[in-house]
Amino acid sequence: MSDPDGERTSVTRRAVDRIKAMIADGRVGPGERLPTERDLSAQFGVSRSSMREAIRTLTTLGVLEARHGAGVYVTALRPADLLETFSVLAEVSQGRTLLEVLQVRRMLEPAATALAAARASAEDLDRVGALLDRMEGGPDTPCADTVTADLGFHQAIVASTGNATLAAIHDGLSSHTFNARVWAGHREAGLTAKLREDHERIHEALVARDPDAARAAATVHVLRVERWLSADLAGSGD
Amino acid sequence: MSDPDGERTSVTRRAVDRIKAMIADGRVGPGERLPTERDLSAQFGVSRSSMREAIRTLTTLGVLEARHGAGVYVTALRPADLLETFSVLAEVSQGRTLLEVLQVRRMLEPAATALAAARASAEDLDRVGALLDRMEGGPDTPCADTVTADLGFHQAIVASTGNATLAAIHDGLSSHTFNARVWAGHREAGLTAKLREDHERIHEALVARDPDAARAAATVHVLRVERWLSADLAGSGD
DNA sequence: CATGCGAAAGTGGTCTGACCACTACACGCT
DNA sequence: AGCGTGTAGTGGTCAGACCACTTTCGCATG
Repeated sequence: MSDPDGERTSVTRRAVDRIKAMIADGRVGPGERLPTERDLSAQFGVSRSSMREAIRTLTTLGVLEARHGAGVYVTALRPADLLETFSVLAEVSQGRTLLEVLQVRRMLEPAATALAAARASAEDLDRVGALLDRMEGGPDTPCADTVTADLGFHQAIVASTGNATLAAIHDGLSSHTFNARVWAGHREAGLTAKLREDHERIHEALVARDPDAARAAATVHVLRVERWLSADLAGSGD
Repeated sequence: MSDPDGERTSVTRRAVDRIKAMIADGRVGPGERLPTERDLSAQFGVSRSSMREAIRTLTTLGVLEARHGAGVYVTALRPADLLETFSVLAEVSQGRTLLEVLQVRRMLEPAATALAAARASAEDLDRVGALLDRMEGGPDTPCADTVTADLGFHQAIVASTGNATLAAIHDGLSSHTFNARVWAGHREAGLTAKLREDHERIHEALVARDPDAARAAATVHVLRVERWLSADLAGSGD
C-alpha cells in the first residue's frame, strides 16, 4: 500500500497488505464477508497461522471484525471504527505529551466550533444546551457528572459539525481523567466560574450562529486550560 | 486493566491484558525486553500461537516491538509509537470520509505551517528545501518520487513544529496513495504548475519566518486539493 | 595478548495438522 | 406452517516441528 521497499518483507506483512489491497480495490466492501481463513491462506500461499496473524492485525486496527463461527467481515470502515485505538493516547499521556495534545486541540477546537456554529441543527443545539445545564447543575462543587457533562458538551459540539472523522479524532484527544484534573485544579484555585463562563460564551455563539464568536470563545477556553496545565506541570516539576 | 465483564473472554484477549498489566505495573518498562514467547506462553498457560497473537496485537498498537532473533521489547511509548496505527485511516478511506479527512487537514495544516514558520530550525528549513527541489526535479511528468517528496515536504514542515503528537496525527491523515491520485489528477488537467506554486509559496513563507503568510499559503494549498477531490468525487459518482 | 572469525545457542517467524467452540442453515418432526 | 435439532462449516486454540535471524562465546590467527 505504501512502502514497496526492496527489503525482505515478512509473510504476514504481505498478507496484511494483500487484504488491505482487496479492500482498497473494492473487491470486498464495508460490511461484506471475506473468504474463510483457510481459503485466504491457500489463496495467498501462506499458512493459516500467518493468515490469522494478518487478520488479527487488521482486527486490531478496526478494519476487520471476526465473528466466531460465522466468518470475518469488513467493518463499516467508519472513522470511529478506525480511530478507536486512538483513544489511549490522551489516557496514557503525561507531562510534555499532554501539552502537545492540548496544542493540537487548540488548532482543532476553534475551527470545529466555528464550523458547528454554521452547521449545527436545532437538535444539535438542544443537546449541547442540555449538557451545559447539566454541567452547571451543581452549586460550586464539581462532581463526576460535571466532568462527564463537560466532555459531552465539547463532543456534542464537534459532532454537530457533521464531520465524523473530526469527531473521532477530537474524542481521541480528550479524556475523562484529564478533564477531572482540570476541574479539580480550577476548584482549588476558585476558578470554576471562569470555566462556566467559557462554556456559556461558546454556547451563546453557537445559538447565535456566529462562527467568529464561536472560534474566539473556543480559543479562549482551550488556551485557559493549556495555561493552567503549563503552570501545573511547572509547579510539580516537569 | 479495564473491563472485568463476566463474559467468557478469549484466551488471546486475556494474554493481551496480562501483558498490558505487566507494563502498567512497571514490571517491564519502556525499552525493556520481555520474556521469550515460549516462556510467556508457558507462564500464562496458553499455546505459543495464542501468545503470538497477543503479542501481535500489542505490536500493532505500537506498545511492543518484536525483533527477529533478538526478542520482544516494550517501545518507548512515545506518541509517534502509539499513533502509527492511525495511518490506516487515510489508506482505506474513500469518498466522503476522504473529504472529511481533508477538512481536518484544512484545520491542522495552516496552523501547523504557521507554527513551523516561527519555530523551524535552520536544519529543518534545509530539509524542507531539499524536498522541494526533489519534487520539482522532473520536468512535467510527476513520477513516484515526486509524490514521495510531496509527502515528505509536508511531513517535514509539521515535524519542525517540534510537536511530535501533531506530527504523528498529521502523518496519519496523509497517504501516498491519495497523493498519487492528486498528482495524477492535476497532471491530466495540466495543473501541476499550480501545485508547484503552492509549495514554493509555502516554502518562501517559512524561510521568511512569516507565520501569517505560511498559514495563508497552506490554506490555499489544502483548499485546492479539497476542491479537486470534491470535483473528482462528483464526477465519478459519489 | 589482542583480534577477528566462525560455530552454536537462543530468539522470533512460519508451517502443519489436529481438535474445540460456536454459528448458521437445512432437514425432519410435531 | 412452525419449531427443534442435527450437522456442516467457521473462527479459536493447541501441539510440535523447522526456518531465519541475532547474539555470544570460544577458538584460531595475527
